[in-house]
Amino acid sequence: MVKITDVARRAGVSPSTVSYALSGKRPISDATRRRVQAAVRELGYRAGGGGRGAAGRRSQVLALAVPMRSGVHVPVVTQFAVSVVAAARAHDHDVLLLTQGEGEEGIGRVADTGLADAVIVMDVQLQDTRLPLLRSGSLPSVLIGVPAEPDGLTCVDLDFRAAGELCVDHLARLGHRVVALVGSPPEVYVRRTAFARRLVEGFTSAADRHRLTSAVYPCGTGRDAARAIAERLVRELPALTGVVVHNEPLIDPLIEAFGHLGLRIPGDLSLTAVCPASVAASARVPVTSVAVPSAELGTRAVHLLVRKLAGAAVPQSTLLPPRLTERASTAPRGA
Amino acid sequence: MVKITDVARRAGVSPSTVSYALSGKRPISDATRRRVQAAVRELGYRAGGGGRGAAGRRSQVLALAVPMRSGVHVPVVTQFAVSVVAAARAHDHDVLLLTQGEGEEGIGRVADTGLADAVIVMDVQLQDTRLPLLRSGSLPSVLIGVPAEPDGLTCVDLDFRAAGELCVDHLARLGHRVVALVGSPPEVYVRRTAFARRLVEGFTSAADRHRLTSAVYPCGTGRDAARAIAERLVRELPALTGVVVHNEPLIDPLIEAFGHLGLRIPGDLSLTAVCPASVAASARVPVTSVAVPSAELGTRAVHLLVRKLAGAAVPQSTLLPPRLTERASTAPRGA
DNA sequence: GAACGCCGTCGAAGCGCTTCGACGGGTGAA
DNA sequence: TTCACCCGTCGAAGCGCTTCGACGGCGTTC
Repeated sequence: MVKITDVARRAGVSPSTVSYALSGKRPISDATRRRVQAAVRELGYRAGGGGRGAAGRRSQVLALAVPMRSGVHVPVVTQFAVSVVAAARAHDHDVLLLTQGEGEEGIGRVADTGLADAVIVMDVQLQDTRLPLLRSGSLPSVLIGVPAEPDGLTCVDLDFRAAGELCVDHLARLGHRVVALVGSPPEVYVRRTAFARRLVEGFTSAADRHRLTSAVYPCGTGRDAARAIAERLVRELPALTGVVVHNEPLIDPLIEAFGHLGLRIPGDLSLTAVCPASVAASARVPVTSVAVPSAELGTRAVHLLVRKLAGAAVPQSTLLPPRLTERASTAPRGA
Repeated sequence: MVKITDVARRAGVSPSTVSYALSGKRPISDATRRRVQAAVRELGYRAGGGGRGAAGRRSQVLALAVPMRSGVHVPVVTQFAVSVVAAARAHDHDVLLLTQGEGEEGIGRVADTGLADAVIVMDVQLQDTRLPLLRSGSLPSVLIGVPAEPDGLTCVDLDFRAAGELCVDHLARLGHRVVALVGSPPEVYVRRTAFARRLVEGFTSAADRHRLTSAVYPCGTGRDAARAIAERLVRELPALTGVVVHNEPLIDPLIEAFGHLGLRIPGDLSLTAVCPASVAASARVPVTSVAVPSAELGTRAVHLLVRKLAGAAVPQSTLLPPRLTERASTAPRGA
């Protein structure tokens, strides 16, 4: 490992001069700066590691807490993580990966040891056990997802409530009068995962506003679950013509299951989903959808965190407005 | 952040005594140790962070380099990453996430700055640009995947060659005489990704050994690609009765495509896959498969790395033997 | 032409931790 | 009873880096 004293010797200056030349925190003559930079290049020096941390400086590391709970869609989470890493790198930070029970213990550890400068927290529940820790302020944080009480926190998310409303608005505008929400697996609601609950709220309130008949069905994943829920929908809501799906891996099997029941999409049934655009576009019937912009959320989260670290004030909640993209799965009722 | 001097004051001893009491590197009286431990508990002290690194000690961080190239199956990679984090935590380490172009730059950065003590490298190509860096020994490493020249490296992987053979052996034993391999997307082979190439080798050599007619078809993902490849197989290999699939997201669409062509599985066609057990089991026809044990690979990789860090000698290559699980997709020819 | 001030650089201190050498007191051996 | 030794503890030094205060030399200014 090349150290700052090596560079200093090579450039014929003192270590402190090297430090200043690189950080720009004090004026350094052009000539000297150039010599320092040359030495850095020749030796392949990179600051950081040990001394930096010891000197009370930042570690330039962001922690990313991803619980990886059951029922969450892996590709969405992964995409998010990847975009966080990319954004962090663009701000000269690295990313430390925290998972599982780590969710809580990990945040504490990071806060206590100063391993990371800040943390991004994913998969937030309405009442999240990690909130007290985060609110204590010992570690700057940004949450993906908005808990019930966001005071004193920084949150960013898709506006899932508006997303739910948007889907229903779209269906209502097409003349559908009976709509159902096929949601995430039951455990997700039991955990009170924020985004899932908010989507239900939006769905329900928009349906009420439009005076539609509506119902909500949490649902597991897989072909069997899809078949079961499809049959149940047909049985319990014979007049059903509009469906909103909030369950990525279920979209395709569900379309298939409706097909087996003789229901054509969008002829008999209009389908709307809240999911990543790629999933919606590659379904067996391309699905009209509200995109979940995981990549953008990741980027935003990092930006917010970096600004917080710089001491800037940031908004408490950033809710991205949902955007609906029409595809082949929706049509006017009776068309 | 509570520091070691806080603990020392609280316990009425010197900082060095605290350090020794916690590390056990020198004998400390029972009474003192107990007082130190009490102080640690009361104050919530955790060593690490700044000073540790500065004092030339290890950072207790492992880097994980996941290129996230196109054509790799995201859930497999993610599962792997999760198991690495869990295993690392069990050894009191944290995990730093490196992605993308980071693959190369990131490893260099980690090596130069001492950000992490070691690195686990995924998605290894036969000729990987990262190898020289790793062989230089500046940073202990373990590769997931075995490059063409594994000398001087530590590698762990499923024995994909044997996996390919095992699938063919199984089909041959069932009496199939014409077999095809539906592989990963073309770009994976172009990149010379080690595991994909090895599987092809195994497939081909076993087919030759059994004197079977065989062919290899790289294939993209999605329903359209599945349909196209199915039609092509039927056209080019009319006598085909055995198929090996090495392409997770294609398995289900492929089964469906064969169905559309009037080919029943396993009646007309026997299907074998190399994929995670969960994928094989939840396909629309449960598929006889050789499991890709991502979780175990992650755990193994961490174990190896930890032993390397401890100065122990570790084997150059660890190849996990493939295990084939019979499910509903294979049957004797003409049964 | 002398005093002032500023620019560019350096030395030293200090961050939190580990580790080496030393030291004091108790114990066992002679 | 004395000496030697060892056990348990401490102080100091040092890891690589940043930062503060200081200092020397130059250009200004009256």
